[in-house]
Amino acid sequence: MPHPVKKRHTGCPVAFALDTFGDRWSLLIIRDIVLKGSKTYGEFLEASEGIATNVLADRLKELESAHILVKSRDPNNHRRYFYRLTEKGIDLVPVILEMIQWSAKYDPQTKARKEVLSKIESDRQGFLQEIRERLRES
Amino acid sequence: MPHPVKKRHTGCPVAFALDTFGDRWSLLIIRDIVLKGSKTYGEFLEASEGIATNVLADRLKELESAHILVKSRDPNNHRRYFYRLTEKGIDLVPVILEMIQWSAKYDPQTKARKEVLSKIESDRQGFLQEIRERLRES
DNA sequence: CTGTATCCTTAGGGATACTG
DNA sequence: CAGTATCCCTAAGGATACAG
Repeated sequence: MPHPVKKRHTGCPVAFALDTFGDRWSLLIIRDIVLKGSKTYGEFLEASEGIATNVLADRLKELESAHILVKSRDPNNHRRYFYRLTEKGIDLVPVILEMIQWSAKYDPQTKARKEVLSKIESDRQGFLQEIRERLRES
Repeated sequence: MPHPVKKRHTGCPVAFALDTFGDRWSLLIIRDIVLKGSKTYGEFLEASEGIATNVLADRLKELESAHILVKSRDPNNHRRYFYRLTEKGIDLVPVILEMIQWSAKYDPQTKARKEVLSKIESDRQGFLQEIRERLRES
């Protein structure tokens, strides 16, 4: 079982953020929830660039114990779980949006995908609000 | 010599951003420049949570070849170099600011440091502009 | 379907000595 | 001062088989 990332938190907010979600998988999982609407273990497995099962399980636990995710049963299917973002997790969306905007500016492949980008740029606050509501309802 | 982080870039902007500066050191170096005004190898060594010399050298190269940093000689001291952010690098400041705001909300240690935070929150655009100008001049 | 458990490899990175 | 060069070690993470 992969181990928690070593913490270097020294009182610096950037270091704290990196310690919490700055590994190479956590933000991709959160991205899956925010942008792809993923909810289940299986969906993360498909979407997250081929993450290994043990690594995924470990990150889900980490994010849960950091109170960024919460796990609950699917009311319709008892053998299935849903992972949702907490408010703390939802508050990471602005970080992700800034990353997307940066990539849009400097990555040709990203730049080519106009749909989402124009929404972010034309009405950032509205777009953010829209995402927040969708995540809270789900 | 540490190796470049493995790339998973799949056309996703979040993955692209993580591939570019999502390792455990790059953002701390950029933070040093933005928040602490660090410019030289020696300053990074002191400030960056005890980064090893070889790792620092490697990251500086990586960030340079990603066109996030530029290296130049100190005009007054020929045996010394300055690392500055390019526009591409300066454009990462909003990402860092979002991370700081997130930590301010959820990390007690960060929350305690009111000075910078109040500046960000009261006049984000102005604060950003101020940083940009300072970085360009330096 | 949602994980665990193991095995195994490798990249990341600490420590330290050395160099132009 | 600004790095290189080594050595070495461990944690991160693939692959795969198995389990509740």
